[in-house]
Amino acid sequence: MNQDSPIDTKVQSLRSRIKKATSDAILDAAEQVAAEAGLSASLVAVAERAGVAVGTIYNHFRDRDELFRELFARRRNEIMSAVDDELKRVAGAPFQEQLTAFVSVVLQQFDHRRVFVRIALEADHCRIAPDEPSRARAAMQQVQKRAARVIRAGMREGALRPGRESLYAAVLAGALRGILVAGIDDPRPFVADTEDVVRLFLHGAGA
Amino acid sequence: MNQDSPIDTKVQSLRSRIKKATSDAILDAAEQVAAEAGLSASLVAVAERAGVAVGTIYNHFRDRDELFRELFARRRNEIMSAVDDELKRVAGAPFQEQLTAFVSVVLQQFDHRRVFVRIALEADHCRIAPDEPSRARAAMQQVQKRAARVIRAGMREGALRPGRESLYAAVLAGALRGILVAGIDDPRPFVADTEDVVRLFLHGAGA
Amino acid sequence: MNQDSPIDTKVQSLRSRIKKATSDAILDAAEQVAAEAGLSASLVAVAERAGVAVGTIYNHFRDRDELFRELFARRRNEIMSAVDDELKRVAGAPFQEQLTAFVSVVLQQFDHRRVFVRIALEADHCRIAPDEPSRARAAMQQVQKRAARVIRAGMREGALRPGRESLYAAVLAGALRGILVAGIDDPRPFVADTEDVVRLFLHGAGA
Amino acid sequence: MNQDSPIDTKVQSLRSRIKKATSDAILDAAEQVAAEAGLSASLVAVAERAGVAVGTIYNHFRDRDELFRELFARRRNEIMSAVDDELKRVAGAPFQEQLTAFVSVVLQQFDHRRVFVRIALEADHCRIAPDEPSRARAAMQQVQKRAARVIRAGMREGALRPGRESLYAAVLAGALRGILVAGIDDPRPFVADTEDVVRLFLHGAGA
DNA sequence: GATGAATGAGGCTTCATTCAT
DNA sequence: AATGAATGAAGCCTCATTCAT
Repeated sequence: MNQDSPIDTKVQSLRSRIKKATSDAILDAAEQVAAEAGLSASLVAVAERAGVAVGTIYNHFRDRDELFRELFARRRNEIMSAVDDELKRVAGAPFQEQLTAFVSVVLQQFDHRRVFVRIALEADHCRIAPDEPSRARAAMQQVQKRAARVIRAGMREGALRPGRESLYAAVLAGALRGILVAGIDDPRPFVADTEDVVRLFLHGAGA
Repeated sequence: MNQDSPIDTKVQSLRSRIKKATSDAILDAAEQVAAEAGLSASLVAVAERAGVAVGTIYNHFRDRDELFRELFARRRNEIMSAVDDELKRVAGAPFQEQLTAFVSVVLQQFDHRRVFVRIALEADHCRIAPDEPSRARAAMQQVQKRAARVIRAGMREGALRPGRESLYAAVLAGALRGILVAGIDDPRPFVADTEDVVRLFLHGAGA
Repeated sequence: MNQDSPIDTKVQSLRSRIKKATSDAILDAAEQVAAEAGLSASLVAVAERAGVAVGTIYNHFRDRDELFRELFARRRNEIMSAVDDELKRVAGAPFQEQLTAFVSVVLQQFDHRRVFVRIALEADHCRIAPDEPSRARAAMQQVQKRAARVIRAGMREGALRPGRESLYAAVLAGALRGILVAGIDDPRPFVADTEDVVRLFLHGAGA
Repeated sequence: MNQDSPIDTKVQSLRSRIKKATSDAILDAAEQVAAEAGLSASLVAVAERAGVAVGTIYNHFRDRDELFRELFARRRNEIMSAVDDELKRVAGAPFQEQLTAFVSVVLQQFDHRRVFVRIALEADHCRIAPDEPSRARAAMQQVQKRAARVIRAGMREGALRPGRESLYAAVLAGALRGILVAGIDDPRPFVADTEDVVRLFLHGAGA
């Protein structure tokens, strides 16, 4: 029939909007359930939380693995877009401003996505499918990439002592992760630690 | 029925030595399998690796949970004893020496126990039983406790700028963990990073 | 999502009718298998007899225990309803008529439910779970309760010699049970013994 | 060698006395454990209670089934010997005396062997091996046989109204069993009910 | 004969996935 | 496209039985 007629297009788009809504609901449910019960949360639990039947999940995702892969990809993108936008905003700025912006936006995202980061911590090292290389969906590792980029800039600018960039990045990302782990069950906002982290990273803890 | 006759004693001790060997073999197998397949590794896989029947595992551990709990307790003790011994050795020394000793011994242990730390990373956040608070067996969290102790000493000594001790500990432990994560698949020894980490922590990365 | 639309309702009820049919099939299978192999019959055997997969049982009953509990509850209710209806029918009648009605309806139910009573005999004293007080699901014990009620009426009416009501009930119920045990493998109907039992109970066996 | 020399004989008999002592200990343990945990009690539990190793059980009994079969045979014999002795003692006496003696000795045995009768109740209908006809070891059924014998005597003597002897026996044995079931958890001695049972059986409960 | 660790069959249960409606 | 019951593979655990010491 007239696949391009306005009506069909509208219907199509209505359908696809409904479809999108359902799969969003499933992803949200998966996020919540996994945050509570861990990554081994069952699909029945996800379906219940989403208010759909189990079979419906399979109309939107090939299998369990794809569902979680998609969940991670989506949230990771949301977080990383925010980080990348901020990094772009301060692209030309002096290093300390870039660093502060980076730390700040990452901690903000941690605050903003507490439910997800709880899972992300687990996913950093747990495998969903037992034979997969696990790291695939690691969200935290993306943070380290951005850290490396910022640090590279700092080195080029001469704002950082020369040294192995990868070590610096590991330490910075590790520190952020350490703060995340230490405070995940504490309602205090992570972003409040921004200045301390920046100061620690730049000047150390020494008197 | 003469349990104390020399023969029986010898038999007893032979048997118990064999028994110990078996349960060690099972623990080692569990460690290897979990390092490869994650904490959800099946007991069948563990038994196969250990070269015993599945039922044999139950002659040595009440259930799956006890097996892993025991594995963690044992390895954690080995690691933490080494750390504590080293901390005791440098107890009265100036802060920087204590800090260096701490970082060094931790990274040494990471090198020494690569198979285990791979699991420990996972155990920090994964739940074995879906309803348990997970953290229970976290080995990495013990490291942070020691870090906090060292830092407290440094603050008392005035070697560290005043600040939230827990934040400093989170950052230091996080940094160590970051190095661990970044290098777990790289044969380069962690301990080589000792000086860099200490310098970074004390004086920061700033030029 | 229109759960109340006619179609959905029809689908719902069709599904639920099928579901009921399946769970009835499982209960019937459990009854037969238990009658043959005892209460420790395996779920594999039950599933096979019911013509379903083992997993299907778990779509209908939380676990093995609930399946058997439900089986007992259902059959016991069927039997006890019949007994209670009959007792209600003869509520005001003279004692001998009540007694006869009671014995008769119990023996009729024994005839009617041969498969089940075979299990009930076992359940009187076997434990399904090793730590449970067993009696929980005893169907035969319900018979004794009714016997006690009838006997109490007979005493009030003066139709029975005074004596320990509980002893009388134990003897009457025991006699019924004795008949059941003696004849369970004999096709002769139990109900044919009604008059003999009543006479024996009322006037004894003495010449 | 000299298998018949006095020394060897004495050694033999010493050995066989020890062996007997061990298997008695095992049987006693099996009785106690089964009374507590049911007929599905595990051999490990039996061995523990008996203070021997599991393997030892297999030096005395072919397998689990033989152990329990032997336990039942032995206790049943003890009980039935007592009953038979008593019946022999009153062989020529008038029927009522025989009946009273029978009921009395059975109830006495119930009192005497509370641990065992608890199992016997279960064994009446439970199968140890799932494919066996169960009744094999029924102790209670032996009681019914004796009851039938007594009743036959009563009929020959004319002390009982003519009727189906098997029905009378079923009712008498059932009544005894009913008393057993009703009082198994009550410390009151069963034998105290002797007169009531005899009176009920002979003259009924009617006013 | 006694010992008790090892064995492995067999039971229960969970859950991702399929498919008829 | 949604539904949810059915499926069966796979996991955990128990326990009777064996066997080397």
